[in-house]
Amino acid sequence: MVDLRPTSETTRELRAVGLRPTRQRLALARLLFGHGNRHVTAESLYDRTQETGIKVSLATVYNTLHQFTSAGLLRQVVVDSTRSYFDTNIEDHHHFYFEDSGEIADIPNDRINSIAPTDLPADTEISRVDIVVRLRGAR
Amino acid sequence: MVDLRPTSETTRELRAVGLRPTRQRLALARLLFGHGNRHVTAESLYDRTQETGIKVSLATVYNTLHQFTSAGLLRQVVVDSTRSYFDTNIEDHHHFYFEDSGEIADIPNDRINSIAPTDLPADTEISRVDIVVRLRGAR
DNA sequence: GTGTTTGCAAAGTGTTTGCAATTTA
DNA sequence: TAAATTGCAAACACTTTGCAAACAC
Repeated sequence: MVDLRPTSETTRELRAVGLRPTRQRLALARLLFGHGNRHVTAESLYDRTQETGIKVSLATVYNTLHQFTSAGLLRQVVVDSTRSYFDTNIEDHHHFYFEDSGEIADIPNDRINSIAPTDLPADTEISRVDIVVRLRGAR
Repeated sequence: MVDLRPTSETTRELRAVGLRPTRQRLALARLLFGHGNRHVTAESLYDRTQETGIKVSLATVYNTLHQFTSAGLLRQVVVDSTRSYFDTNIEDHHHFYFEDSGEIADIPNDRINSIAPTDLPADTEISRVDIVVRLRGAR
Protein backbone atom coordinates (compact mmCIF):
# COMPACT_ATOMS: atom_id res chain seq x y z
CA MET A 1 0.00 0.00 0.00
CA VAL A 2 1.37 3.37 -1.02
CA ASP A 3 1.71 6.10 1.60
CA LEU A 4 -0.64 8.86 0.54
CA ARG A 5 -0.06 11.29 3.41
CA PRO A 6 0.97 14.76 2.32
CA THR A 7 4.71 15.03 2.39
CA SER A 8 6.28 18.44 2.62
CA GLU A 9 9.24 19.64 0.64
CA THR A 10 11.32 19.73 3.79
CA THR A 11 10.31 16.20 4.72
CA ARG A 12 11.46 14.99 1.35
CA GLU A 13 14.74 16.86 1.58
CA LEU A 14 15.55 15.31 4.91
CA ARG A 15 14.72 11.86 3.68
CA ALA A 16 16.87 12.49 0.63
CA VAL A 17 19.93 12.85 2.83
CA GLY A 18 19.00 9.89 4.98
CA LEU A 19 17.65 11.71 8.03
CA ARG A 20 14.30 10.87 9.56
CA PRO A 21 12.04 13.89 9.33
CA THR A 22 11.35 14.23 13.01
CA ARG A 23 9.41 17.14 14.44
CA GLN A 24 12.61 18.75 15.74
CA ARG A 25 14.62 18.33 12.56
CA LEU A 26 11.76 19.65 10.45
CA ALA A 27 11.35 22.71 12.63
CA LEU A 28 15.08 23.45 12.63
CA ALA A 29 15.34 22.90 8.87
CA ARG A 30 12.54 25.38 8.32
CA LEU A 31 14.19 27.96 10.53
CA LEU A 32 17.48 27.47 8.76
CA PHE A 33 16.46 27.15 5.14
CA GLY A 34 13.15 28.97 5.02
CA HIS A 35 14.43 32.52 4.80
CA GLY A 36 17.55 32.97 2.73
CA ASN A 37 21.12 32.44 3.82
CA ARG A 38 21.78 32.36 7.48
CA HIS A 39 24.78 32.24 9.75
CA VAL A 40 23.95 30.68 13.07
CA THR A 41 25.54 29.32 16.19
CA ALA A 42 23.93 26.51 18.17
CA GLU A 43 22.98 29.06 20.78
CA SER A 44 21.48 31.58 18.36
CA LEU A 45 19.44 28.89 16.62
CA TYR A 46 18.27 27.56 19.95
CA ASP A 47 17.20 31.07 20.96
CA ARG A 48 15.12 31.31 17.80
CA THR A 49 13.37 28.05 18.61
CA GLN A 50 12.45 29.42 22.00
CA GLU A 51 11.07 32.64 20.53
CA THR A 52 9.13 30.65 17.95
CA GLY A 53 7.71 28.24 20.49
CA ILE A 54 9.48 25.21 19.04
CA LYS A 55 10.13 22.58 21.65
CA VAL A 56 13.65 21.27 21.26
CA SER A 57 16.62 20.88 23.55
CA LEU A 58 19.97 22.59 23.09
CA ALA A 59 21.65 19.19 22.79
CA THR A 60 19.40 18.33 19.87
CA VAL A 61 20.23 21.63 18.20
CA TYR A 62 23.92 20.78 18.44
CA ASN A 63 23.36 17.27 17.15
CA THR A 64 21.14 18.45 14.33
CA LEU A 65 23.59 21.11 13.17
CA HIS A 66 26.28 18.46 12.92
CA GLN A 67 24.01 15.99 11.17
CA PHE A 68 23.01 18.66 8.65
CA THR A 69 26.66 19.52 8.16
CA SER A 70 27.63 15.90 7.56
CA ALA A 71 24.73 15.60 5.15
CA GLY A 72 26.05 18.58 3.21
CA LEU A 73 23.15 20.88 4.00
CA LEU A 74 25.29 23.24 6.08
CA ARG A 75 28.86 24.37 6.17
CA GLN A 76 30.85 25.07 9.29
CA VAL A 77 32.73 28.37 9.37
CA VAL A 78 35.73 28.89 11.60
CA VAL A 79 36.26 32.52 12.55
CA ASP A 80 36.37 32.50 16.29
CA SER A 81 37.92 29.93 18.53
CA THR A 82 35.15 30.00 21.09
CA ARG A 83 32.03 29.43 19.03
CA SER A 84 31.04 27.28 16.06
CA TYR A 85 29.27 29.04 13.23
CA PHE A 86 27.19 27.30 10.58
CA ASP A 87 26.34 28.72 7.18
CA THR A 88 23.30 27.74 5.13
CA ASN A 89 25.16 28.83 2.01
CA ILE A 90 27.14 25.78 0.94
CA GLU A 91 28.50 27.24 -2.28
CA ASP A 92 32.13 28.18 -2.64
CA HIS A 93 32.39 31.59 -1.03
CA HIS A 94 34.12 33.52 1.71
CA HIS A 95 33.31 35.64 4.73
CA PHE A 96 33.46 38.95 6.42
CA TYR A 97 33.84 38.66 10.16
CA PHE A 98 32.79 41.64 12.26
CA GLU A 99 35.20 41.51 15.15
CA ASP A 100 33.19 43.93 17.25
CA SER A 101 29.86 42.12 17.13
CA GLY A 102 30.96 38.58 16.33
CA GLU A 103 28.70 38.52 13.28
CA ILE A 104 29.45 36.86 9.96
CA ALA A 105 28.41 37.82 6.45
CA ASP A 106 29.09 36.33 3.05
CA ILE A 107 31.43 38.38 0.91
CA PRO A 108 29.26 39.51 -1.99
CA ASN A 109 30.44 39.20 -5.58
CA ASP A 110 33.15 36.97 -4.35
CA ARG A 111 35.88 36.85 -6.96
CA ILE A 112 38.64 35.54 -4.79
CA ASN A 113 38.09 31.82 -4.78
CA SER A 114 40.43 31.08 -7.60
CA ILE A 115 43.33 30.79 -5.19
CA ALA A 116 45.04 27.48 -5.64
CA PRO A 117 48.49 27.32 -4.08
CA THR A 118 50.65 25.26 -6.34
CA ASP A 119 53.26 24.19 -3.81
CA LEU A 120 51.23 21.83 -1.68
CA PRO A 121 53.05 19.67 0.84
CA ALA A 122 53.68 16.12 -0.37
CA ASP A 123 50.77 13.69 -0.32
CA THR A 124 48.15 16.25 0.52
CA GLU A 125 45.10 17.57 -1.23
CA ILE A 126 43.09 20.69 -0.60
CA SER A 127 40.01 20.09 1.42
CA ARG A 128 38.93 23.69 1.28
CA VAL A 129 40.30 27.22 1.19
CA ASP A 130 38.86 29.52 3.81
CA ILE A 131 39.23 33.26 3.51
CA VAL A 132 38.06 35.50 6.30
CA VAL A 133 38.21 39.26 5.96
CA ARG A 134 38.18 40.48 9.52
CA LEU A 135 36.59 43.88 9.92
CA ARG A 136 36.61 46.51 12.60
CA GLY A 137 33.76 48.97 12.88
CA ALA A 138 30.04 49.08 12.15
CA ARG A 139 27.55 46.23 12.33
CA MET B 1 74.77 53.50 40.26
CA VAL B 2 74.45 51.78 36.91
CA ASP B 3 73.23 48.19 36.80
CA LEU B 4 76.14 46.16 35.49
CA ARG B 5 74.55 42.69 35.64
CA PRO B 6 74.68 40.82 32.35
CA THR B 7 71.46 41.37 30.48
CA SER B 8 70.50 38.86 27.81
CA GLU B 9 69.06 39.65 24.45
CA THR B 10 65.74 38.13 25.51
CA THR B 11 65.67 40.20 28.69
CA ARG B 12 66.09 43.34 26.67
CA GLU B 13 63.41 42.34 24.19
CA LEU B 14 60.89 41.75 26.93
CA ARG B 15 61.67 45.06 28.56
CA ALA B 16 61.35 46.73 25.17
CA VAL B 17 57.69 45.72 25.00
CA GLY B 18 57.03 46.63 28.61
CA LEU B 19 57.03 43.16 30.15
CA ARG B 20 59.09 42.32 33.20
CA PRO B 21 61.62 39.67 32.31
CA THR B 22 60.53 37.10 34.85
CA ARG B 23 61.98 33.63 34.96
CA GLN B 24 58.83 32.16 33.36
CA ARG B 25 58.54 34.73 30.60
CA LEU B 26 62.21 34.39 29.75
CA ALA B 27 61.99 30.63 29.55
CA LEU B 28 58.86 30.75 27.40
CA ALA B 29 60.33 33.41 25.14
CA ARG B 30 63.39 31.26 24.59
CA LEU B 31 61.30 28.22 23.74
CA LEU B 32 59.19 30.26 21.36
CA PHE B 33 61.75 32.43 19.64
CA GLY B 34 64.94 30.46 19.99
CA HIS B 35 64.49 28.04 17.12
CA GLY B 36 62.79 29.48 14.07
CA ASN B 37 59.10 29.89 13.48
CA ARG B 38 56.78 27.93 15.61
CA HIS B 39 53.07 27.24 15.80
CA VAL B 40 52.01 26.40 19.30
CA THR B 41 48.96 25.92 21.45
CA ALA B 42 49.01 26.69 25.16
CA GLU B 43 48.97 22.98 25.82
CA SER B 44 51.79 22.14 23.40
CA LEU B 45 53.97 24.90 24.80
CA TYR B 46 53.23 23.79 28.33
CA ASP B 47 54.20 20.23 27.40
CA ARG B 48 57.54 21.50 26.13
CA THR B 49 58.19 23.29 29.41
CA GLN B 50 57.59 20.05 31.27
CA GLU B 51 59.96 18.12 29.01
CA THR B 52 62.56 20.85 29.39
CA GLY B 53 62.25 21.02 33.15
CA ILE B 54 60.94 24.58 33.18
CA LYS B 55 58.76 25.27 36.17
CA VAL B 56 55.70 27.17 35.04
CA SER B 57 51.97 26.70 35.43
CA LEU B 58 49.54 26.21 32.58
CA ALA B 59 47.70 29.39 33.62
CA THR B 60 50.90 31.36 33.24
CA VAL B 61 51.47 29.87 29.80
CA TYR B 62 48.02 31.07 28.76
CA ASN B 63 48.61 34.50 30.24
CA THR B 64 52.03 34.81 28.70
CA LEU B 65 50.84 33.81 25.23
CA HIS B 66 48.21 36.53 25.39
CA GLN B 67 50.65 39.09 26.75
CA PHE B 68 53.12 38.30 23.96
CA THR B 69 50.29 38.56 21.44
CA SER B 70 49.20 41.96 22.77
CA ALA B 71 52.79 43.07 22.68
CA GLY B 72 53.02 42.11 19.01
CA LEU B 73 55.50 39.28 19.51
CA LEU B 74 53.02 36.58 18.51
CA ARG B 75 50.03 36.30 16.25
CA GLN B 76 46.95 34.27 16.99
CA VAL B 77 45.75 31.96 14.22
CA VAL B 78 42.17 30.76 14.02
CA VAL B 79 41.82 27.42 12.27
CA ASP B 80 39.95 25.28 14.71
CA SER B 81 37.14 26.28 16.99
CA THR B 82 38.38 24.26 19.92
CA ARG B 83 41.99 25.35 20.30
CA SER B 84 43.93 28.60 20.06
CA TYR B 85 47.07 28.54 17.97
CA PHE B 86 49.86 31.09 18.20
CA ASP B 87 52.41 31.81 15.50
CA THR B 88 55.87 33.24 16.11
CA ASN B 89 55.87 34.56 12.55
CA ILE B 90 54.20 37.94 12.75
CA GLU B 91 54.70 38.92 9.13
CA ASP B 92 51.85 39.05 6.69
CA HIS B 93 51.37 35.45 5.59
CA HIS B 94 48.88 32.62 5.48
CA HIS B 95 48.54 29.02 6.60
CA PHE B 96 48.14 25.44 5.69
CA TYR B 97 46.05 23.53 8.17
CA PHE B 98 46.47 19.76 8.29
CA GLU B 99 43.01 18.57 9.19
CA ASP B 100 44.18 15.09 10.08
CA SER B 101 46.87 16.04 12.58
CA GLY B 102 45.70 19.49 13.65
CA GLU B 103 49.07 20.94 12.68
CA ILE B 104 49.68 24.32 11.11
CA ALA B 105 52.36 25.45 8.69
CA ASP B 106 53.10 28.74 7.01
CA ILE B 107 52.37 28.79 3.30
CA PRO B 108 55.78 29.25 1.69
CA ASN B 109 56.35 31.80 -1.05
CA ASP B 110 53.07 33.30 -0.14
CA ARG B 111 51.87 35.44 -3.02
CA ILE B 112 48.25 35.67 -2.07
CA ASN B 113 48.15 38.44 0.44
CA SER B 114 47.26 41.17 -1.98
CA ILE B 115 43.58 40.39 -1.64
CA ALA B 116 41.70 43.52 -0.78
CA PRO B 117 37.97 43.30 -1.31
CA THR B 118 36.77 46.60 -2.61
CA ASP B 119 33.16 46.37 -1.52
CA LEU B 120 33.54 46.65 2.21
CA PRO B 121 30.45 47.16 4.34
CA ALA B 122 29.85 50.78 5.36
CA ASP B 123 31.97 52.21 8.15
CA THR B 124 34.31 49.27 8.40
CA GLU B 125 37.97 48.78 7.86
CA ILE B 126 39.97 45.62 7.38
CA SER B 127 41.65 44.42 10.48
CA ARG B 128 43.25 41.48 8.76
CA VAL B 129 42.69 38.94 6.00
CA ASP B 130 43.12 35.34 7.05
CA ILE B 131 43.56 32.62 4.49
CA VAL B 132 43.65 29.01 5.55
CA VAL B 133 44.26 26.25 3.03
CA ARG B 134 42.83 23.20 4.69
CA LEU B 135 44.59 19.99 3.68
CA ARG B 136 43.77 16.34 3.92
CA GLY B 137 46.52 13.76 3.93
CA ALA B 138 50.09 13.48 5.08
CA ARG B 139 51.75 15.20 8.04
C1' DG C 1 7.60 -3.89 17.30
C1' DT C 2 12.17 -2.33 16.17
C1' DG C 3 15.50 0.83 15.54
C1' DT C 4 16.12 5.86 15.70
C1' DT C 5 15.91 10.11 17.96
C1' DT C 6 15.21 13.06 21.86
C1' DG C 7 15.98 15.41 26.32
C1' DC C 8 18.09 15.76 30.40
C1' DA C 9 21.78 16.14 33.34
C1' DA C 10 26.33 14.92 33.82
C1' DA C 11 30.89 14.92 31.95
C1' DG C 12 34.41 16.95 28.96
C1' DT C 13 37.59 20.31 26.91
C1' DG C 14 39.96 24.37 26.49
C1' DT C 15 40.37 28.71 28.78
C1' DT C 16 39.99 32.43 32.32
C1' DT C 17 39.89 34.27 36.98
C1' DG C 18 40.36 35.34 42.17
C1' DC C 19 43.51 35.66 45.41
C1' DA C 20 47.35 34.61 48.59
C1' DA C 21 52.18 33.90 48.14
C1' DT C 22 56.23 35.13 45.59
C1' DT C 23 59.25 37.78 42.81
C1' DT C 24 61.03 41.95 40.52
C1' DA C 25 62.77 46.49 40.48
C1' DT D 1 58.68 47.94 50.04
C1' DA D 2 55.55 48.74 46.34
C1' DA D 3 53.86 46.92 42.32
C1' DA D 4 53.77 43.17 39.15
C1' DT D 5 53.60 38.31 38.50
C1' DT D 6 52.79 33.55 39.60
C1' DG D 7 50.35 29.17 40.79
C1' DC D 8 46.62 26.90 42.27
C1' DA D 9 42.06 25.58 42.25
C1' DA D 10 37.70 26.97 41.24
C1' DA D 11 34.80 28.97 37.77
C1' DC D 12 33.63 29.41 32.92
C1' DA D 13 31.74 28.88 28.18
C1' DC D 14 30.80 25.91 24.83
C1' DT D 15 30.13 21.27 23.39
C1' DT D 16 29.53 16.21 23.71
C1' DT D 17 27.77 12.02 25.80
C1' DG D 18 25.07 8.21 28.34
C1' DC D 19 20.90 6.48 28.85
C1' DA D 20 15.88 6.03 29.64
C1' DA D 21 11.71 7.63 27.52
C1' DA D 22 9.42 8.97 23.22
C1' DC D 23 8.90 8.65 18.44
C1' DA D 24 9.01 7.18 13.34
C1' DC D 25 8.09 3.78 10.26
